[in-house]
Amino acid sequence: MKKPKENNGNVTLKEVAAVLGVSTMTVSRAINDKPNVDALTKKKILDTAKKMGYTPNLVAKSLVSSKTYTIGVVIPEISHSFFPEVVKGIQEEANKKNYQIFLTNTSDDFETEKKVIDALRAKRVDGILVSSSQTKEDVGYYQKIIASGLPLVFFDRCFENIGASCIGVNDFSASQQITEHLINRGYKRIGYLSGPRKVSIGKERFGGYVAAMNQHGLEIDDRWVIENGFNEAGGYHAMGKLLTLPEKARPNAVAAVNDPVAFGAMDAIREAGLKVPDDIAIVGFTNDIRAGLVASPLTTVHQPAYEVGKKAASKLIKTIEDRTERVENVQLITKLIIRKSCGS
Amino acid sequence: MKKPKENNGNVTLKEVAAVLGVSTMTVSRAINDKPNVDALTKKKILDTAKKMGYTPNLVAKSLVSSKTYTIGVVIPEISHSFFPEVVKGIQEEANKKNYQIFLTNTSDDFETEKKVIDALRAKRVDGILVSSSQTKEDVGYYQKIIASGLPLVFFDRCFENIGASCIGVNDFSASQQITEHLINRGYKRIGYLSGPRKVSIGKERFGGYVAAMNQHGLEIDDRWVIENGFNEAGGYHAMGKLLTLPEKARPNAVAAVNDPVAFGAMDAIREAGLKVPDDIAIVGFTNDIRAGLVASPLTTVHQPAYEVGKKAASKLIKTIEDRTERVENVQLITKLIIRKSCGS
DNA sequence: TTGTACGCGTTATCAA
DNA sequence: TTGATAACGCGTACAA
Repeated sequence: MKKPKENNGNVTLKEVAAVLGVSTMTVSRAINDKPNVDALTKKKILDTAKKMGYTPNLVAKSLVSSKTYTIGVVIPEISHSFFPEVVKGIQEEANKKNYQIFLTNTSDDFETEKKVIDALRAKRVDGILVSSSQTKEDVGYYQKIIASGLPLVFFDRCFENIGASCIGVNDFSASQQITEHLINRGYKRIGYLSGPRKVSIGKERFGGYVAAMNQHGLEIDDRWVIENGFNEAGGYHAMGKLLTLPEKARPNAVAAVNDPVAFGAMDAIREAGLKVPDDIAIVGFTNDIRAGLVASPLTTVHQPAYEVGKKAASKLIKTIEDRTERVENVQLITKLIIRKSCGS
Repeated sequence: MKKPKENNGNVTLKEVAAVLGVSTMTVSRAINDKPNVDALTKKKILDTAKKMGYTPNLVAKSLVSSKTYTIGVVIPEISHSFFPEVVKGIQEEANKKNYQIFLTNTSDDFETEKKVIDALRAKRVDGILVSSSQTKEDVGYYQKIIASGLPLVFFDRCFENIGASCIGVNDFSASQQITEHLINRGYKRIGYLSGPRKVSIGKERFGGYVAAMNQHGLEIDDRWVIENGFNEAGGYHAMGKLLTLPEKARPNAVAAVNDPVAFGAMDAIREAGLKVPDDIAIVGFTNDIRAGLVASPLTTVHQPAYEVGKKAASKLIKTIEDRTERVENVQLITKLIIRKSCGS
């Protein structure tokens, strides 16, 4: 009974209508469960629609309604275990509200980031969720997007005060807390392996470290703070640089901007023939899936990744469906996880 | 100069045309770089289009062309470290060819799987990439999809011989090889922690284990093969069941269908006060990011996840763009990774 | 080189 | 309760 159709084999309202000798509008009404359609004709329509394998064409619907029920998700590195959890949270929240997500990975490259966002806009996503790889200097790009009216919510790596909501964690105070933990354990010579400080988490976490050091009257030697990427390679190189210092000029503890950086640093320490925490203590930030498993289990800050994703998606969808939804910065609560790498 | 527009602030061809007093077709031609348009008018058009912030509406384009440059990706569990790598491979291949991906996570639930695929079809994706959670019994669902003409490529967890290509690894021979490794190390009482055997990887990997045992004339006690889920909980319960056997009726080595199952089993072993590999040796499959880090580093099979994703996306796009592309089963090559958990 | 008419699949609106 | 018409934004096919 199946005839070959031109349109990829997809049945249209018109075709269903033709079979029953009614108008497409009647079919449309029946299928969308509108009130004003006769019970019997409705039944007939639903039956034959099903029989013919009709599925509504959401592309056409979107063209009419200017609504795609689609959101774009832009993340820097899906291999970093924090992000799959976030994506899972976004996913579940979005699906519950009948949205689909376009996932794009930028490999921490801002040019790619701009390109994919332009592609998402062309596809007329209803809004975008962004964890940016970018430095503050190019905040103009996002200002333009926000000005254009496209709903945008940042998560994890945010630009604040430019008119978009931000869902993150208490980076500053958590970083302060974990640094204090090192101080309380007796360390005074504490270095910092920083990520790009133009990105919110880079800046905030570094700020927390500085605050803790200042508060306890501890000096920060300029050479103890090294800025590099957010990944293993970044941590490896940063620690390598630290290790070029003569032993007595070196810190005997370091805080890392995140766990991957801490793992990279641990590799560098091991390769230098040194031990964690005996020679150098180290703490991270994230609670990566590997944090408790490495040779010297990593003291770190647990981030509620799944909840960040859920909250970010929920906030974005609210913003999409009610443009008067207010802009806010949400800081979810982290938890200090003490393991062996800080000498506990 | 910006007037509020009705359509979410998106500029249309018509609006650009109106500003310059030309027809929409001329604007369309200029923007799509068609040959037949005067150089000067073209320049003017491009300038004002840019000034007005014109972006082509891909929704409208898709309606005309029946092509969305979008593919749906269906995975069972994004938290399992194998999948983010696969997604990364899919992502990069797809973006290179100008496709976007809809990512959906089914949490290993077949009802969810069907629901999201229906949603993807309604959005008129050009094709779908599926790693199924489903058992062979409901192969009919996929047969219908394939019959409908929607391009479909399976990866990792496949249904074979139903008309869709499948990108996986040499599950059978790799499982046989790792089981033989246990045998060569002197183990004779080897159990198997299986996943659902209706899924291709469940069946193939189990088959490899059986083949290795048979080949070496080793007996498989029925009670040594436990079927459960593909995750930590599944492995934990399966091993728990094995441990209820009296010690001398118990295997002293087990092969797990994948690494998460092996990790769960290790937890159960530890909780029973036993040691890996001294009391029970264990091997996995996947080379999860944690495999080398756990207390007793896991001997396992490395799967080229990124390449699986890349190849799957490439095959799907080829199938989309040339419907005569032939159906094929691709088996990428794995590598045995020997660590301590098998007593090496 | 440029413009007009029409259709993609759907729904809002108004008329019957 | 039902149907005809127009519109969403764009591109093909044809005419000017």
